[in-house]
Amino acid sequence: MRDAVVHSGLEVTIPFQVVIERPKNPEHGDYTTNVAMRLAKPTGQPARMVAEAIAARLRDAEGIAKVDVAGPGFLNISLAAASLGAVAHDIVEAGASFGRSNELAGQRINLEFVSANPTGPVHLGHTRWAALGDSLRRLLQAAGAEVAAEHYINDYGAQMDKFAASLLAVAQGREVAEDGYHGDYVFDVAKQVVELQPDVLALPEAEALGVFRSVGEDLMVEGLRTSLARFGVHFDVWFSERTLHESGAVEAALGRLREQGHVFDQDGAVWLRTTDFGDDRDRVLVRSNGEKTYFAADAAYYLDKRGRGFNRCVYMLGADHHGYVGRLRAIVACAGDDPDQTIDVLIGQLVKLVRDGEEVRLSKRAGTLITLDEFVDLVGVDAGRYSLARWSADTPLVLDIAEITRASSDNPVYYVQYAHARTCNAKRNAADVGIGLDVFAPDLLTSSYEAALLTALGDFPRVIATAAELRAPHRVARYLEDLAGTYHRWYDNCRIIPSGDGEITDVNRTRAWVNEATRIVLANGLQLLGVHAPERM
RNA sequence: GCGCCCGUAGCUCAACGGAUAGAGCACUUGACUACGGAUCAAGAGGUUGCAGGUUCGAGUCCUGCCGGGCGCGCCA
Repeated sequence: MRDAVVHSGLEVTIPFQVVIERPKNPEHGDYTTNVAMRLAKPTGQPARMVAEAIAARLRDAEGIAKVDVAGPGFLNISLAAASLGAVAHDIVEAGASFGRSNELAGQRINLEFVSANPTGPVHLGHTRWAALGDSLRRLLQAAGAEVAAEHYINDYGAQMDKFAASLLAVAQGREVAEDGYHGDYVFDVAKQVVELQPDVLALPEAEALGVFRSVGEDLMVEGLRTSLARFGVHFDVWFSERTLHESGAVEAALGRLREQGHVFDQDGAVWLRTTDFGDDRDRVLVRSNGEKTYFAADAAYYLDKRGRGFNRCVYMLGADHHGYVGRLRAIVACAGDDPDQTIDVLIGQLVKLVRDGEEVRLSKRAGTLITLDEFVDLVGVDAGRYSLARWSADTPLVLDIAEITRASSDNPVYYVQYAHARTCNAKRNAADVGIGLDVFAPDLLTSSYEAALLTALGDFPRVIATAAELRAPHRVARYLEDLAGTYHRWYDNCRIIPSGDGEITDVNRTRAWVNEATRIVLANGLQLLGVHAPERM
């Protein structure tokens, strides 16, 4: 393209932004570019004239079948069938690695998500992040980044004390305090603690509380891990807040921030002047009673991540924590980093669950909640992950229980999975009549249905790279739905196996490659979403 | 009051500043002598909340309104 511009006879300086993209409308060719319109002003010529000049050069390029100038000056480029079809061969050769790139090579990304408190089960709000976060982990890796998925455990401070007190109360057959934890799981955990440490109830209250806190936490974290693993979500690191306090990391972080000159004392407390960096008020690091805040631990946690060599930290937070963004950015700035360079804070809008037209309130404290386990019981892992991952995180989501529990063809996940099963079936049938991957003649792929399918298949690496860059896993799901539709239409119009007793030709053999390439892309795409790609349904 | 997010078809939602704003569901009508119809084809459905601005071009960017969600602790 650059070459075409240089040799087009136009006098223009070269540094400019050229956008080449796939047009939405297939009549606009395989690729389209706005370069002529961008150059109209610098060259002082009408966009269409610029376009014509560039088009004249492009038409001579190898593999290009047609170049049209359209509308206000779009250049629409169509590839020759053979060069379009070559992608099928490339995909089959690349197999499971097709779609991977080194777009994000060199980035060491810490991806923190879910981070459910060890005082209750994983609920639906976390579940959205579990599905999106795990997919994002896979996407970032596919785009060439080095990624650690991390789950932070808030196991220090008042909430954990309340949880231990609730366990103790239940174990002693007393009423749980008003502000304690009341879900059924509290009884289960208390019972398990007593089974593991039968003499716990004979201990003095303070010691008993300590046992309930530590054994209870272990059981809760194990529960979180189990629930998430069942959902196909795995973390590389489970990071304990308590260890930051015990190791002196929090103290060290306070010292570092004080050195940087952003710490001050007031009213007996220690503060961080986060307002210097856009926060709407300063924040307390150490309370006047000497206790360090959650915020102080988070500063230490950030420094710990940086110390472990991550050059990018991604936080996935619920909308109810968005007030935390300013603080987080201030921590980063106070530590001497540029927040725009080292952190990404993704805010996910909350999931609202509707049953019989009425909202189901999620309340962890009250114990009336839809948990991840219940969600999986209702809809299964595949439909659950897919239905949470196919929507952009910043859209408030309303899920109708009846709709997701109706695990039928209504759900797009089945549409995509069926397309995959169909490729497998077509492959088996083709093999049965002796059509294998022996002949590849891409110049025979002349149908508009094949062109559409091949174009879509060739888009896959770019879809992954874009989704990773924008931290938007839902783009993969939407792409797969489009691809499945394109495949179904191709399948209906371009037979792999000749009908009746028609002769098998190289067209049929080459279509087997196209079918196989589609199977690979669907499988690779579903893998990125953590959704199973069934061979039969 | 201040801050962040959202407002797109009847419903749930897409759309790196690009061409005629797209899918699914629901609705209407076709294709079952079928490489598994869990599919395909066609139809209907829109002032992208409102008003300005920037741009060759705005659902997208800027400003101001209106409506909804969430947040504004020495809690986590």
